[in-house]
Amino acid sequence: MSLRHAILVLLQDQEASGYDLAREFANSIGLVWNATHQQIYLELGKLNDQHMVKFRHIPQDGKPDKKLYRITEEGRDELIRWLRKPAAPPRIRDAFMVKIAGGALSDSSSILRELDDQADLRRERLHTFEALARKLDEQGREKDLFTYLTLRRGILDQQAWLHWADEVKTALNKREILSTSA
Amino acid sequence: MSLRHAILVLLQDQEASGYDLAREFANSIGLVWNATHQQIYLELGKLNDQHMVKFRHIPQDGKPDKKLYRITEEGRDELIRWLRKPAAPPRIRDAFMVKIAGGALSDSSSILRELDDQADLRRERLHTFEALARKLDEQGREKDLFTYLTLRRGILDQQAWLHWADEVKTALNKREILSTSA
DNA sequence: TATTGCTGCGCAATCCGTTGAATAAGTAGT
DNA sequence: ACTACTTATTCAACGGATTGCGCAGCAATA
Repeated sequence: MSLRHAILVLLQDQEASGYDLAREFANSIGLVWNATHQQIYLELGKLNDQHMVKFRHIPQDGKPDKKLYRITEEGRDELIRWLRKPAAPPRIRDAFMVKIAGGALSDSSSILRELDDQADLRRERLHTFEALARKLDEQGREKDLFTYLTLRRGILDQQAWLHWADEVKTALNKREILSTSA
Repeated sequence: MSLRHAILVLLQDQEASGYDLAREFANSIGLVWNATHQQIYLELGKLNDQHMVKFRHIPQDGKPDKKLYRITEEGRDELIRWLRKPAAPPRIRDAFMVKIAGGALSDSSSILRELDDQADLRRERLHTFEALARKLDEQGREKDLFTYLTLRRGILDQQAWLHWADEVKTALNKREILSTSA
């Protein structure tokens, strides 16, 4: 139940529209919490009803009108209250890992194929995270420290995943050789 | 959407009751996919309606009666079909990380306190996973390979997390020194 | 010119998941 | 004797999340 808090965190720094937030959820914060635009618009509506955020209507020409949201005092209080109490441990739901656990049913080749696809994705992510981290590091702005630490988490995560993938590959190749030579 | 498949994976090896499955979700598979007993019972009901599993009623004395579920042909087909198509990337929802991202609002000490709590949890998990992995390695049964690989994933994950936690600690300590000396 | 893609907001139906509780009987500990 | 835990299943209520759809206009590309 902390999509609301993720939104409040983002609104802390700048005023933003639902669309802006959706983009950030697809990138920066998406590393840690993801959400679709429908959820975000819905949650913004609720937050507004509860006076945690307020908005001003911006007519635009060429583009559709937009609503720029900003956090209120009440919103900031709520956020601080939330930050103080311990977070619930994240629940894990990794479909690919379920496949691995049930891997005895699949043939090695199809597992390896999907493993490679996933590895490509992870490698890509790793590079974008590293590039962003390097940029932040060069700028050396103190207030970016937490963004940097979040990125480091993502980087270490991808690296660990890729390392694991190598282990899987060597293990399955060994198995393959044993079974074909038998 | 793949709680059903996680259940089918478990039912592959042995006939089990909802209660048995719930225990396994709390341990082995819980590493990868977690679910409460309510969800499991509900899903077993649906799977039964769709003829993916069937059960026999076991009256017991001393204990409540139970239903022992087993996978059907249709269930196995469904599982294989699912294994063949690529898994959706896991959605990430880590409340603690949202806190880190919004960390500029908190004071370092409260972050460090929660970090330590989380680290304890991770270290504990790491040890149980390592112990299980060692056991499997000693037995060296070929059919346990995938359970072993799943455990390895968990181990590398915890290690990466703990490594990250160290980075956070040193970064926040540096910051603390700078701000108090200023 | 037709199609795709981006900016921007929203609704409705449905499904998934969590919380909380009820029932029922045995066993183990204080 | 009382409490707490384990085995075993199920229901009800609510809220969160996903999927699919719709509107609207501009810009750029094929």
